[in-house]
Amino acid sequence: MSDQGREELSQVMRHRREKLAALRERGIEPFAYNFEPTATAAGAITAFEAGEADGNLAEGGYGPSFRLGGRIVGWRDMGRSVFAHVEDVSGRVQVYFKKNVVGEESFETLALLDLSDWIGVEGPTFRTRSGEVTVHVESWTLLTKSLRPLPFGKVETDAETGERIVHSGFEDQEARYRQRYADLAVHPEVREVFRTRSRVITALRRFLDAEGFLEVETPVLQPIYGGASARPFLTRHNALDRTMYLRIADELYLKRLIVGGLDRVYEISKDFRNEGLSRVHNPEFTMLEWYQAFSDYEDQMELVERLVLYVLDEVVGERRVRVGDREIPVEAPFRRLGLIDGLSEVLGRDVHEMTQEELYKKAEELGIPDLKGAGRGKLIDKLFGELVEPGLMHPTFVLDHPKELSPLAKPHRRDARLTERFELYIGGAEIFNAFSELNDPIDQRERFEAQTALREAGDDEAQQIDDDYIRALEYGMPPTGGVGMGVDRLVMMLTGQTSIRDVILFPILRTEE
RNA sequence: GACCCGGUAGCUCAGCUGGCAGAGCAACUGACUUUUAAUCAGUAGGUCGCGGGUUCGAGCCCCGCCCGGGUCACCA
Repeated sequence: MSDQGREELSQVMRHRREKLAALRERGIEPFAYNFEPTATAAGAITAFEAGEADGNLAEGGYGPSFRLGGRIVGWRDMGRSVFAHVEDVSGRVQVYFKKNVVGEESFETLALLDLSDWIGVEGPTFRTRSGEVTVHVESWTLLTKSLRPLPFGKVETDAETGERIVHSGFEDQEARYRQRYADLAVHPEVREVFRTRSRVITALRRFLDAEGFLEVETPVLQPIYGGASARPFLTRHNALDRTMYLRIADELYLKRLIVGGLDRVYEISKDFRNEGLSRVHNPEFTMLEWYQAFSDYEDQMELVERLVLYVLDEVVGERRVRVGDREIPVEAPFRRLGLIDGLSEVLGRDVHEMTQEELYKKAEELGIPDLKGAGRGKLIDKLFGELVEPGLMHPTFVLDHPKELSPLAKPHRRDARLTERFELYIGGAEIFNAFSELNDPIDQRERFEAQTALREAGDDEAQQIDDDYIRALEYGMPPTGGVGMGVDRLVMMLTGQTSIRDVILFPILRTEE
């Protein structure tokens, strides 16, 4: 956005600069230093209504006086009076300026105000003829002059239903993401999504803290990345003259802490995966991981159930989530479905008894792309993703994944081909992933070596050998259950958003120009 | 990365078979002391995403590029 020279400014912005100059000529500072409100917009309305209900209004129907600060979001000039709406963090309230109340000079100066300016007003509350609680302004002060108009739509409240009707507005998705400040400023419902996001994170912390977990911080810049199968972002440390990676997961560091005797730890972290963007993928995303000594994945399923219900109770107030226009009830215990069992049922054959060639053929028949080089585990995973996953709307634990897909998970105690692992799907999306953590250092080294073989075969998402992590396991990690959770995806579910970009304040976009 | 759709005034959009660049809201001037999508009268506002090409003439047709959205792929 170029901003050099008045010639390039739009007409609208030129007018605002002219008003800015006119304000200064009148000795008014257009960018005030501070302001002390005595109430919020919603608080003033509530206080008036309480006084009204108690029969406590002064003569003329006036309630208590307040000083309010907010942004001008509506303006109706009636000649010798003006009605405006001022919006603060709590909502909007109507304010009423009358020439013979605020005084002639002050009233004339109102002409230099615009939509999106920040002002402070002071005066008693009253109810207008048409019934709206309003601040009868006795004095006002400019807090900040806005030089660029916000893209307000016209907003009408349906008198009967109370529904908010938007007549036109700020709809351009690109502009809304790039200028999230403007998106937030004109869309109260967007502000609400991010308030909910904050409440979700607070609830997650409160739950885990109460369970005796310790919140920790582990490195974002890592010399070896691990804990997940994904391509990393690379960066460079100049003084050490070496490549560093932005973390793709916290897993291996958190389990080192379990070795060290911090027996319940969690971290809420930004992780980075160098992958494509989609409705459910942002390269920079928020993950919650926790690890609990002496527990296995069965224990973790129980903990996850309690956590999900806790967050729903605390944040949403009802045990259901919205996906698109579907309402999905969430009640414990969640369904448990063996990955192999689920797939065998759909295929009408025991998957264990199918050869790799048969699995490959089946996948090909279904038109599943990009199969070349896929091993048995990957084929099973793809088939499951195609045939079973889309139907998992109600909360479902998918259990016991093939060993080669889970290099950090413990072998299943009853079936060596599988691991003790679960993924929790809600609304067709994977939100949790957990295992009984592999703590046999010899097995772990072999699994890493198998990953190295995959890497050499061209799989650039295969995991790296982390010798220091093996060393930690050699000291002894107690039996441990661990869980990873996609915070953004959980927030999507709880706010009914269909794109991850709508729950991330500043999602990744290509750079402008 | 592939395909589909889109980019026109500050915002939301229209623009026919290629023939003077349009509307609503916002802005500006004026009227109006209980309005609330205020109303009424008038005015101004454009790099039609960018660069080439075809044509007497391009917002519109052709080629290339940029940006976004969607779908797919990749991706626990």
